[in-house]
Order: sequence, then structure tokens, then C-alpha cells
Amino acid sequence: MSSITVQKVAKLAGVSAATVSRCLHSPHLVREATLQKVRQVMRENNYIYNIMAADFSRRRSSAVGVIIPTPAASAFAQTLVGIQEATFERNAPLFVGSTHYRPELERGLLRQCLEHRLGGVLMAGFDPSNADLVRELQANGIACVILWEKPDDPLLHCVGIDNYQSVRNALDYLFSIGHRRIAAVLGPLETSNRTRHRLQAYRDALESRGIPYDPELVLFKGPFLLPGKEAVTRLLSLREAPTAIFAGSDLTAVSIISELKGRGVRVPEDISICGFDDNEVSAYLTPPLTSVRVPSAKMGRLGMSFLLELPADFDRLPPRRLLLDTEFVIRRSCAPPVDGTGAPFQS
Amino acid sequence: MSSITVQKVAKLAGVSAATVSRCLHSPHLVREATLQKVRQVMRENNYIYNIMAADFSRRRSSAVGVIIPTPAASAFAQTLVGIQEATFERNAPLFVGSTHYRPELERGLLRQCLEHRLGGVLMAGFDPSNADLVRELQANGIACVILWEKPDDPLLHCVGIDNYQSVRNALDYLFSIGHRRIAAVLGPLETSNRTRHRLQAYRDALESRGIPYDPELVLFKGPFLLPGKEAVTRLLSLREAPTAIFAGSDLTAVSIISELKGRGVRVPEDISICGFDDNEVSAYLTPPLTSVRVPSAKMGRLGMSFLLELPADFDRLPPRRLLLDTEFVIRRSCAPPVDGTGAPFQS
DNA sequence: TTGTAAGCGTTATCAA
DNA sequence: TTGATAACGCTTACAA
Repeated sequence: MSSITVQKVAKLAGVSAATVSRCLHSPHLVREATLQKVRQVMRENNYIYNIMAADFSRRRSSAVGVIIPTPAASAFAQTLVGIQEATFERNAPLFVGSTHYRPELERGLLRQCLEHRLGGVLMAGFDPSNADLVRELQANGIACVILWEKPDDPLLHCVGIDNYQSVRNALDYLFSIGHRRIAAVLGPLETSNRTRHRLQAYRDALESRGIPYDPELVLFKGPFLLPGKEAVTRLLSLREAPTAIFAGSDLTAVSIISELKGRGVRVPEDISICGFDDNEVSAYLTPPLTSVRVPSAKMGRLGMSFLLELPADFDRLPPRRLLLDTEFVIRRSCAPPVDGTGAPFQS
Repeated sequence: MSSITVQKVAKLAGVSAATVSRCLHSPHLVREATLQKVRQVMRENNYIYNIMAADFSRRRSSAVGVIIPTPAASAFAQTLVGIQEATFERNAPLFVGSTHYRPELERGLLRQCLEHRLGGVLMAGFDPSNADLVRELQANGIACVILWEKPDDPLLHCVGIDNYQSVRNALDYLFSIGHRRIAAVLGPLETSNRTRHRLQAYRDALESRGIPYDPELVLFKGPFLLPGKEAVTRLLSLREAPTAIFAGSDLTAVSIISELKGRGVRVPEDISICGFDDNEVSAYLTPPLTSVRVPSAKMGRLGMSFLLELPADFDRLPPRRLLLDTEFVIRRSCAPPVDGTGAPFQS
């Protein structure tokens, strides 16, 4: 299978390897006749460019890495779509890895990016315990752009959303229509800055209204299960059930609503639900879901643009840090509580 | 930034480069003391393995490629999850590209896989016009496994589903509860074998019942829009509206239902809807959606296993071709038509 | 506009 | 159990 190489093409075309390389990358530097000749030889011999060799020679991969929690969450899938859009013209190959919210997997992925000498890495969040590796990537000339949040480290590039403010907005709304006892079903706490910021927003929102924080009202789910059943069971068995539930994702909200309905609890008449992400089907649910719309694709698109525009000495420039707006979308899954005092019913 | 190489580690540890390489890949061939020494030097100097160089030297990339229409479709996202599961232990880096149902993009992606000398490629379907390139990949030692369908070419490996039979099942069900005038809203026809097979199933199902094929009842959508509005407009303006609609995906079904509801048409009382894919939220919709459950993740998992197990001379072996079962899931979006004769109402 | 030649950092073969 | 050495196929100064 000994494939045809630049050397062989050169020989067959009666030119040097350098010229063949130029035909590939800077054809304008080559005399037209030479160009034609070389291209013809390539065609006739079915020459296949060897990216591995080229990348190796340049000491830097032409590929870019993307690290997301999981493609199964449609919000991250959208980010992936945005990334692909940005990468479209100069179609850089894309390495995609998923952490499944496990810091050690994320670490392995980062390590791979390093060993591959990738052109850059996009991360939809990252575990603080891996900050050292991220720094090492940057130190080795591999730029990282953090998506979906604004990392504490001010030296990191990012295109994020304000998770804190987004949740404050949602809670302000729930407060404004009369709720006082609000539960939250959030993502994994330990491995996600996003969840930490969201939790803080929840606590501050309560505090700003003089409502004491009740840990029984806050549930953290693992990454993969639709936790409706368990969440609802726990929340309804409380001495005083919540009148509203803030869910960390629309999928979570859906499973909570389903479980609630199964128990004869009406949404939003008995309990209000608010989601997060604004999944594409959320407007079509019954009731249509009130949610926080996140510019998932846009984050990906902009993050990749950042990466592609970054100069070689990006390390010496101030990092680009962008925070995109979210939009609170009011639909019909939230309503005032039956009375101002608490649970509409006893379970 | 001149990084530390195997050569330098060798020098520092007082051994040869070959020995250092052995420490990396076959430590059992190295004397314990040597091993320790080398590892220590690596640690102390923060050695970073250079995958590019290694792959280049081996003349084959350690990475694997995945080509899907789009990660935005949750069914393909699930396939991606399955692939990552299979790839977990030997965590081969994953190149992910999306065709967005455009043959020329698919072609570009395939070309990239070739130029990268990837270890193998998984494709969630492929456009027949690119069959030549797929063959060229195989000829160059890059195995391809087709997912989501059984390609006509009997030499291609695959882990698919029987799109034809799946649709026959769905239509048989609709017939069995009394429908005779059934519309179909399918994916892009030209670029997808899947859609072709599904259309054939639709036509054969009608024919087997002696029902003439009415092209007005069959709509093909572009890849990206939720086509509910247009589809419903066209179907309801027919002289005789359908009593049931088969949708090529649950997302399509959702948008059709939404549009129908907006016009005061009840589902399933006035019109029945059947989806395809069994999206994770479909059971939670109102009404819960009857759909064809597809083993999306399993296809990915098995396909990747195939790829990883394939011997170097896979070309000389008979291809592995597997067809996975789909499951018809009956929920509540389909009901008998109001009468046996046709439209329940005039629009 | 073209050619020469020196890398790039690993792996693999063969011999010791 | 280890070492020498020759690839691997491209890019890139630099020179012509």
C-alpha cells in the first residue's frame, strides 16, 4: 500500500518537494505551468495529502478540541452545532470528548489535548481541580476558551452566560407572582461551577427577601437520570411542600412535571415549575414551560471564533471574556400559589 | 518552549530512546530499575508524550472518526454517547464531523478522514454518491462501519436498523385501528437512504391494502426546520385531509401536534400522530407520543466495538452486518378515526 | 520562481 | 534487557 508522497510527486513532475508543498499551500508562488503539471501528477497518481505528517512537521495539530459534559444534553449539542458553524469555512477537524461530569475524565481529555498539540480547546465548563492542567495547556501554546460560565481565574478566555443572574431573574419572577417556598433541583454540585453559582443565586435571592435557607428544598441530581420521581417524592413528603420548583434543566423540569401529574398534582395550579435551557420542545409541552433561554449555539460559535482569531502570542494579551445574555421566557408553567402562605395541599 | 522529547529523557536517564519508548508501551520488557529511573526523569522534566509524532511514525492515527448528520438531533446525539461508551477504556480520540445532510460536506469529511489516516470511521448513514470515497477509505486500510441503516453495498460493515420494517410496523398499526388516509412527513429524500427506505415502506404498506399512493400526502422536510406549520397547512388544505400522520422524527411530530392544536384540531381525536426515534421527552408530551423506539446508543456502541475489534486485514474478511430491532411504542397520540371514510372535518 | 537540506519526535528492526 | 539507526512524509529557512 506504499502510498504516494510529496517526494514522489515531485520526482514525477520533475520539480522539488518544496515546490509541490507550495502548490498545496501557496499556489500563487508557483508558476502556472508548474502548478498545472504538479496537479496533474497528483491527480493521475491519486495523491492523498498526509495531515499527520504535515501537523507533525509544523509541530502543531490543525485540529481543535471540544470538551463537553455530554452530547446527550441538547443544550450542549447546540453548542456543538455552533462550534461547527464557526469552523465551517476553514473546516478544522474537531476532537470531541465528554466528561460526563467526572473530573478525572475531564483530566484525561485535557491530557490528550496536550499530547496531541491541538490548535486550541473549547470547554463547556471545567472542574476547578483541573485548573492546573488548563494552565499547562496555555503554557504550551494551546489556547483554551471556557464556555457556559465565567471562570474565577481572570486569565482564562471565556464566552459564558451569567448563571448567577439568570437564576436570580427566575427566582425574582417566582417571588413576584407570590411564591415564598421555592424548591430547586440542580445539577451535580461538586463538579460544576455552574451549579455552584446557581446555588449561590438561589441562596442570595432568598436572603434578599428575608427568607431562611432550607436545605431540604434543594436537591442535586446526578448527571444522567431524569430525577423527577425521586425529587418529587422528597419534596412532597416535606412537612411543608414547596409552591414552586426551579429546575436546573428543562429535561429535569419535564420529568418533575410528569411525576407531579402522575400524582394528581396540577401544574401550574398546584405547583409552579420553571426550567433552564429552553429546550426546543419546551414551548410544545403541556403546559408550555417557563424557562431560561440560553444562547447555547452562539456560545459555541463565538468561542470558536475567539480561538481561530487568537494570535500565536495569545498568552501575552489580556484574555477575552464575554458574557452573553440569557432571556427569561415566560410561558404557562408558573402561576401564583393558591395562597400566600405555603403549600396548596398536604401530600 | 522547546519541549522535552524521548531523546532527551533517554539522555537524562542514561538509556536509549528505544528503551524510553518501551517504558511507555511495553514496560514489562524493561528492567524494573530502568523503568523507575526513566519514569522519574519523565516526571521531573514534565515530559509530554507527542501523539502526533507517534501516530506519524506508526503511519496510522490512533483517532477514530464519526460522521453524523447533526448532533442537534437527539437520536444522533445518543449514538454519539454510545460510541463514547465503547471507546471508554481504550479512549481513542474521537473526530466528530457533521454533514447536515449535505453530500458535499460528507465528502469533505470523508476526505479528511482519509488524509488523517484515521484508525476507522463510523458513519450514521451516508450518501450513495460518496460510495466511491468510502471504498477508497477501505482500500487504504481505514475501516468504515455504517450506522442507522443497512447499505445496499454488501461489502460494507454496518450496525443498522430496518427502516423499512419499522415503518411498515407503524403503518400496520395505523391501519389496524382503522386509518386509511395516512400522511407521511419524512426527512430529506435525496440525501438519505433511510428516507428512501421509509418511503418505500409507506408505499408498499398502502399497496398491500389496495390503497392508491397519493403524492400529496407525502411531504419531505429540510433537515433543520420544525416543519409543523407548513406540513399542517398543506395537509389540511387538501380536498380530503388525512386522519393520521406518520412523522419521520419525534421532533417533527411535536411541531405538527403543536400546529394542529393551534388550529383547534385535537390529537388524537381528530387526527392521529405517530413519531419516530422515541425521543426521551416523548413519553411526557400531551398526549404521550406513539413512536418507533430506535436503539440509537446501542448502534453507536456496537459499531465502535466492531471497529475496535477489526483485524488489520479486515478487507479480506466477510463484512459484519447487523440489524438491530426497533420497538413500536404505543402511547396515546393515535386513536381510531372518527369514521372509516376519511376526514373528520373540513378545514 | 525554484531547489537544497535540515529538521520534527516517535517507532521499529536488528543486532548485541 | 538494551542500543544504534533508519525510516515516516511533510514544512521551512535559506540559497540560488
